[in-house]
Amino acid sequence: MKYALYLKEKIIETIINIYGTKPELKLVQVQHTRKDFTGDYTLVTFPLLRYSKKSPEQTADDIGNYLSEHIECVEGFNIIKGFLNLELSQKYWLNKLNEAWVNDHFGIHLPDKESKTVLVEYSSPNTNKPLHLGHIRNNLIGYSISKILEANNKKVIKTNIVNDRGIHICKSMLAWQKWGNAETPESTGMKGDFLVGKYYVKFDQEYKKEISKLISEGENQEQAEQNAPLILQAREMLRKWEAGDKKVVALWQKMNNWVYEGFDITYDKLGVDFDKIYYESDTYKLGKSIVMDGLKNGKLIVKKDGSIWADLTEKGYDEKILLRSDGTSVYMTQDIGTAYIRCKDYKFDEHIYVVGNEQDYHFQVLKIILKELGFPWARYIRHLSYGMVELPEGKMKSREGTVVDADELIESMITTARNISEELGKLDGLSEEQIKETINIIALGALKYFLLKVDPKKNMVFNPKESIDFNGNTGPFIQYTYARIRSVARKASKNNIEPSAINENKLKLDSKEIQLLKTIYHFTNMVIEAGEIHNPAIVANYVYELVKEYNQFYHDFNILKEENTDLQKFRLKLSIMTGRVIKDAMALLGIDVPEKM
RNA sequence: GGUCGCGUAGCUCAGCUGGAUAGAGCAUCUGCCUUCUAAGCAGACGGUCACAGGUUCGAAUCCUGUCGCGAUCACCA
Repeated sequence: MKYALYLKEKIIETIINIYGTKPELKLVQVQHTRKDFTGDYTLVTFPLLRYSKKSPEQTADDIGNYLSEHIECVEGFNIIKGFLNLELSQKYWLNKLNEAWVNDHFGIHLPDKESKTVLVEYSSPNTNKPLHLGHIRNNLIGYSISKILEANNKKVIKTNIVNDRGIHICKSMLAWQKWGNAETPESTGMKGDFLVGKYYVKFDQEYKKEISKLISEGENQEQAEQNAPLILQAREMLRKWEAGDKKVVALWQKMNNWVYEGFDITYDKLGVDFDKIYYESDTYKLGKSIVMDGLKNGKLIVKKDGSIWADLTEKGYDEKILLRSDGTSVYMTQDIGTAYIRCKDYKFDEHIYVVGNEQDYHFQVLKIILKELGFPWARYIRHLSYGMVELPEGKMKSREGTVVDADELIESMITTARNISEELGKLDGLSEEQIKETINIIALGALKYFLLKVDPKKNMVFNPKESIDFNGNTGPFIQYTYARIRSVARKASKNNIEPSAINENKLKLDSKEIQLLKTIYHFTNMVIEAGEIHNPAIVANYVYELVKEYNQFYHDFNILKEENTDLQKFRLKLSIMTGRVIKDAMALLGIDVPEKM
């Protein structure tokens, strides 16, 4: 653990002084004292016995005595089974609070000119259907990790590669042409992405009918799939598109624009945005030319049928196709082109791809191919791989209609938030506009927190009912705590109670107050850790911990009725500081907090 | 079959660069609203950390094997 660096240094000094040897850094293990023991930080003495040549208890006693004599903030210590629990002074923790109080960016380092540039790719939608629950997890992780990296003094560029071309796009175009009756978002009132998605589904249905028909006429499954008239027409459309056929391109543009309008609405509701959007239709040609260069330089191989491959068998991987025999490009090809142009555009120090774990292999191979092609920056590419979102009933399957659409989910969250809030009387006395704003914050907070509190790399189960349960480890619980803190602060301000000019010498703090101070202080370390391992769940679990501690504190003390004015002001100050940290931490998750609820 | 990932309370998840008695929430049960917001607080119940070995002062955490689940191994993206 990297907490209490100062203490660690002092302990090393101590060991040098009393045992005459400089200990190995990793053997000096300082960690938080567990809550059921007294003390603030704990030194594990077992690894140090090699220096002291004494029993664990005796070693702990030596070090404890030395520290409490020589270090001002160490007020006392206790020893349990070789664990040295150090007790820091109340003054130490009060100083930490005061430092944080005057620091407008406590725990957060905003980017400066020398900071490293990090590209965060997320969302990466296909333009043939609306966004679903899986995309929501992607978008939230991508946005949150961007905020966390910014808080760690990185210059972050949020990017989005839009997969706007390919056979799947042609399928919905073809179906719309055949059966669409000139429907538009305007004429139907449908969101553009839903309209296009409708025809993608239509294509699949009709295609399947054709396949069954061919099979009944004696073809086998594979032949039928290859020879169905619809798929042949779709391929022909793709060929025309690549050849620049004006009619096909115009249709493609029209339908893609419908989709973009739809996506913009969804992104807006989710509160995510991008600094730079890339389109596959712009980058795939670059990918092709890089592949051709690689072939010239002998880095790639060409097979009899004219297809081009990277041979990775010596590295323990397979061969990977990069250009089809008909010269058209594949997914990997455009990813090569996209990565290349991004490096040109931004000279990144790190490039994070937020993409599902079903593509783990793809990204391993992408890195290796880029390296083989002679791009040294390939090593800065990192795949932030996240697990699938499943439903309590099992996996989402588009064929079985169990896919949860992003927009529909958000709407149902908002409706439920309103119902529950009304039932609890939380909306009384608010205008319709205020109600809308509040339930929007609550609904989105519930959804976002639920999806972000789970370690990204793990598959997770999204239970719609549970996510809207406003009890326990949920977004609304945290938001509610924040709103209460704000309410206390408002009342205090009305009564002219200001959290200033506290005579701290007269204070006698409760252990719960110290505990809260400690947790607030560790905000900084938590932000760093979350940034290092690219994990928003660290932030979520931290806020929950903080909120639980605050709630206990809140129920134990009546801040505004406290007779000792120094204590009253201190508790108010502690509350307001807790609120600031909650708000900042929630902002790292992309979640708003309400002033009232 | 090869590769990668996962397996912790009835359910959903923390904890994992080895440290003390395994942590929450939900669900079930019991208390607490004349006190700053009860969307709350306090408590009870609930565990062979998948299984078996190994490494050592110490293993849920590291290593090996077994079992179970998932992903991937396309001229799809």
